[in-house]
Amino acid sequence: MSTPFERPPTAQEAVLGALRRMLVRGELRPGLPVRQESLAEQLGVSRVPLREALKVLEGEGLVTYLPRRGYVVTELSAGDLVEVYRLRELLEAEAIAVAVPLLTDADLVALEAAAGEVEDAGSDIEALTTANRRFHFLLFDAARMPRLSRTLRQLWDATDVYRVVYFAEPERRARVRDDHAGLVAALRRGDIEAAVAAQAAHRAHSVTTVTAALSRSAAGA
Amino acid sequence: MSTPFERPPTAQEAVLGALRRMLVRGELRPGLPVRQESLAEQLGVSRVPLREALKVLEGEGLVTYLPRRGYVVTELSAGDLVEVYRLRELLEAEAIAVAVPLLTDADLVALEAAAGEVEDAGSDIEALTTANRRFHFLLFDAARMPRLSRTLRQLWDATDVYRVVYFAEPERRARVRDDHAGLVAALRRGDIEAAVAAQAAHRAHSVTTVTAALSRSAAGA
DNA sequence: CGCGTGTATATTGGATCCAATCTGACCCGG
DNA sequence: CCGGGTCAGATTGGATCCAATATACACGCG
Repeated sequence: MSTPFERPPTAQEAVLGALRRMLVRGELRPGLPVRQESLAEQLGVSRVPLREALKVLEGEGLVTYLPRRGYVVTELSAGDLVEVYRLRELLEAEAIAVAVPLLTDADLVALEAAAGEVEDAGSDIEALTTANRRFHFLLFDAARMPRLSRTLRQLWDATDVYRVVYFAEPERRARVRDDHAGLVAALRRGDIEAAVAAQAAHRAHSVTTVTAALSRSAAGA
Repeated sequence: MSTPFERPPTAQEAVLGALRRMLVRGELRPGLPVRQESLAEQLGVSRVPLREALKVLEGEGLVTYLPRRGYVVTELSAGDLVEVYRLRELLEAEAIAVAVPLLTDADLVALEAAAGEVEDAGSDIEALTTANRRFHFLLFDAARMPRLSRTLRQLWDATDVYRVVYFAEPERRARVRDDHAGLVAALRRGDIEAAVAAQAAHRAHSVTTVTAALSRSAAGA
């Protein structure tokens, strides 16, 4: 109803989305080389659009390119994860600080609607992550700093793999909702400090749980 | 003598470098569409490696991609410039704060050598910008935060176009050398605050002069 | 028995070719 | 005179094909 047709018009974009999903689902496992021929066949396209999509992922650090040797799925260590979250901390604080004074009533309504979508998503992880993302970037984009939004998007993309782990637990989903409600309340009051703090707490919680999950799975290996 | 052969082994990388130079030199002017056929012919390659290089530039925001319509050279406004510098401010401060305690003697020697290269570059703008970049990233990389380095690299790439303007004036080149010397001194003392401040002053000076140059040229149009 | 070498195979990089779509001009009707 | 529609050229997107390089394995030599 909202967007009747939003299908990727080009194969490279479709492939890009497919690759992201495969990364999140672990179908493309870190450390393994990307075999272009078989992967392209599996996706029903030729290698050309696949390679263009891989170049985008390379820019985000999700895959590593070695000339004449191809692409390898990047292995993200716990350290990398911590690093990304630290960068997010710095940049999201900036985005929120700039955005809050600029927020219109329409923005706030949209944010509440987005928060509602997160609630409605229930336990559908796919819907949950996209709704969550929409909520946060509605806020970040309100800062009207396109380059900042772009950079944050790259950082979020780089850790999408882990975000799924996070949402798997029902208790965390509940917490996310509370956090969102608190954040919106702070935004309504125009309270920058509280908003930044809310986002920080939200993020900190996710980094600790995800890191824990990661080290647990690493211990198993 | 240092690197006997560092030529890009693949055409896409060569093209990427060529495109960056063309952007810096203004041969690819903002707002204009990128005609793949003629540009590829001009570079002596086919459109395939060209398109891969363009995807990289798209990730950095230097070109904008419109499906089925191709790539357009992004127009950077003064606002965009300010935004990039603000992001650099946040991220470079972090990089320096983390790097300073980790600096080894070897790092410091390398930094001084790099600073020397900047001096030796004289008025060769090309050599100057690359040496300047090497100097700063030697420091940033010392923080051992690869994702942060990557992000900073993207931000620097995005404004390379303007950096050239900056270095055109001899007085500014002199100032750069002084700034570098001051920065190295602070690093030697392990004085994080002073180092961050030095970098900030360095950057602030460049953003003001470049913005001025930009508005002057905009006034002419 | 270990190691370097040579060759066969797998895989990537790039060029060319074709299909799909966009742009712009021209024409026609209102 | 203006707006919509149609058709030709231009341009992009993607598939296929070929060349160049890397990898793996077998072989022969020390």
